[in-house]
Order: sequence, then structure tokens, then C-alpha cells
Amino acid sequence: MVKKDAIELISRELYPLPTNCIEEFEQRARIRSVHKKEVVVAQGQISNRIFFVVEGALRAYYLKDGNDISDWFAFEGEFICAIQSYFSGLPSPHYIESIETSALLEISKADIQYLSEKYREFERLANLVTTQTMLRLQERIVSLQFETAQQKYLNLLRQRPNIEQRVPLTHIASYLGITIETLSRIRRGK
Amino acid sequence: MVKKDAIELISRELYPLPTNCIEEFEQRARIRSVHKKEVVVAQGQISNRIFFVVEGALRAYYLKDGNDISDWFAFEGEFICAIQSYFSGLPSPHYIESIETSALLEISKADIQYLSEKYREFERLANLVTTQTMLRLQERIVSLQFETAQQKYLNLLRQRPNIEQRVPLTHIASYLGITIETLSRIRRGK
DNA sequence: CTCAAAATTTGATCTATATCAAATGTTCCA
DNA sequence: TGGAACATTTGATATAGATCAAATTTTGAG
Repeated sequence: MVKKDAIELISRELYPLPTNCIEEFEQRARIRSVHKKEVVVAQGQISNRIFFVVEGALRAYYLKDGNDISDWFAFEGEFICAIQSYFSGLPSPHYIESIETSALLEISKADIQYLSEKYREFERLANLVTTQTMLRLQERIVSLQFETAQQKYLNLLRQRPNIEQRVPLTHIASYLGITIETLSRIRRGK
Repeated sequence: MVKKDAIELISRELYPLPTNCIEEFEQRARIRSVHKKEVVVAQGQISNRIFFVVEGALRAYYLKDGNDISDWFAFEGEFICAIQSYFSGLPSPHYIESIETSALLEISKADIQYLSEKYREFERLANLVTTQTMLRLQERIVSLQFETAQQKYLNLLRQRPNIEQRVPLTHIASYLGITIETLSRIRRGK
């Protein structure tokens, strides 16, 4: 069963959870299938959910002066959420949308709080996800701060070697803070 | 006494800690005075310490092609650490240095782990710091990703209205990902 | 399959910001 | 307290990457 498998995967890969915790996790989480381009969180919405990508790919993006700017990608085995809304309880500046037909494990903040309260291991797992996210954001800042368009592109390819097979170049360009035209020219030259 | 005051401030502002926890925290943390420009963490060093700024100001920076690039500022009431080294246990790419004569509350990862294990409240406090750091990094990415030099500067001033009184412009410029000359010209025009 | 819509590439400019250089202004310690 | 070291400003020029425009390629709904 997909749900149990996903939770066991999380437990195995991130932080081992005791059996009862896994069971309660299973009761409170749900599996959700989304088709390509489906919007999972809309801008302006208050979202208190975290999504774990079981299968497929999603992205978070926001609009700046009408332009679609990608801010985060999540593939199998990764988490995604409307980070600002989730932690502040305010409307999300981000959209979250699937890039491919995907299967998600979805869980609410209330359930995360309940499980964290009850199981210390769960709390630790949740905090591990936060810490890893923080470190990933830190890396990205360094990349955005002073690298050339080409360096940022090569950097991304190093971290996510097959992103080009799964994500349209438009999204990759905005994620890197450059235009599609510039990305295209960089790719030609390499 | 400075140490106790600092810890009580943390407990009050971030997450209330029980009395015994405060006492043990006090036993395990230490107050450290540093003079202006003192290097608290050097690049290449493995640092497993977190610093809370009781008084003064510090910055984290790294060298890229010989250029000094500021990456994080911490003032009274804020935390700073060599984030990558702290969490990975590997040598730090960052330096941490004081910008002013400062007083720091210093605590090691081992002590944080001990206190987190023993006191759930402490663990929650530590995770709160991580979460807030993550959100701050997220904001910064948005700013670096597609804003003009001027927008980034005004943004920073909005978040930290009196940073110019305390931090040399060189450091502000590199923090924003722009040159000192550009920063100077932006300032003239506003 | 077909064809319109969307994505990507290519080309010709433009511009914000970098780079290089030098003139002030400020700091601080011997 | 004088001056060397450092920080900031100002000016002249160069350039990476943006913008605008259009051609080509890919995609996917019917």
C-alpha cells in the first residue's frame, strides 16, 4: 500500500519512527493524486499542509510583476509546502503546482503538532526536515549572491543532474534568477 | 549577572524554559567578550558552537576569489553560527567576526544536544531558532533572485533600519550581492 | 494524426551594474 | 596628534545579461 510504503520510506531515510507512531502517522496522513499542472496551493490561500512527494515532481512559484518565478522544486522523496503560510498562518504568496502527474503524501500542521507532541521521534524527524531545508536555502543564497548565470546553471546541474529532463527551461531560468533567453544561450555554449 | 540575564531573555522572547533547564543552560553556556574585528570562527575550522549576541554585532562572511562576502549579520538578541560546519561537522567555509566589541553567550552542540534530550522545552526553543533562520533565508532568496540593486538596498533598510550606523558599507554591499560603488551611487540618489 | 498553443532558440539592441582608476574622507594607534 | 590604512565617493568605460522581436521546434488536445 502506497501510504504505508511512503511513511516507512520517510522513517527509514530520515529518522526511525516507532511502530505506533508510524501507525498514527498513517491514520492522519492521506495520499493524494494530482495531475500535471494541478494547483495544490493557490496564492492568497492559507495553507497548513506539508506534502511529501511519493512520485512525480512539484514546484513552488510566485508572481512578481506578472512574471512566474519558480522558487523551489520537489521530486520523489522530497517535501514541499507553502513555507511562509505554513509557519505564519498568513495567506501564501506562493503557488504550489505539480509539474508531472504525481502522488503526494499530505499531512496537516495540526497532525504534525499532535504527532510531535506524542512522539519525540516524530518531532525530531520534523526538525530534521526543517534543518535540511535551511541548509539548502543557505546554499542557494551563496549561488545567487555572486555567481554568474553560467555558474548558477552548472551548479544546479551538479545538484540535480537530470532536472532538464523533467522541468521546463522557463522554470529553471526563473529559479536561477535569469531570463529564458540567457539560459538558452548558456546551454548552446555548453 | 549577564549570563543569567541573557538566558532569561532567550527564554522570555523565544520559548519559556523551566527553572532547572535555565539553571543547567547557565552551567553549560559561557559568556565571552570579543573586541572589534576579532575572529570568532575561522574558515577551515570545524565549529560546533552557537553564539547568541548579548551586546554588539557580528557577521559571517566567506571568501570568493579573494573577495570578502558577507552572508549574515547578527545584532543584540540574535544568534549566529557557522551554520554549515555546525550541522555537517565539516570545516567551515565561513569566518565569523565581530563588527563591534561584543558580548556573546556561547554554547556547544554537545550541550545543546544534552539540554534538548533532557528538556523538551529546550529542544523546541532550538527548533524555533532553526525555523526562524529558515524563513529569514527564504526572504533573502526572493530579494536576491529578481530585485534590482536599489530594491535590495531599500528592502534591507526596511528590515534593519539602522544597519548603516553599525555596519561598514563594504559589508552591506557584498551582503546584497552588489559592488560598493553601486551601493554608494544608490545611496547618493536616495 | 493535425494543428494551434506553448516552449525554445536565435538575433539585434539596450541598460543596469561591474570594473578600473583616482579623489576625498575617516579612523585609530604608535 | 600625525599620518598610514581603510572606507567611501566620484568619474569614465566595459560588459553580462535584459529586453524586444521573430523564427523554429515541441507538445498535447481533440
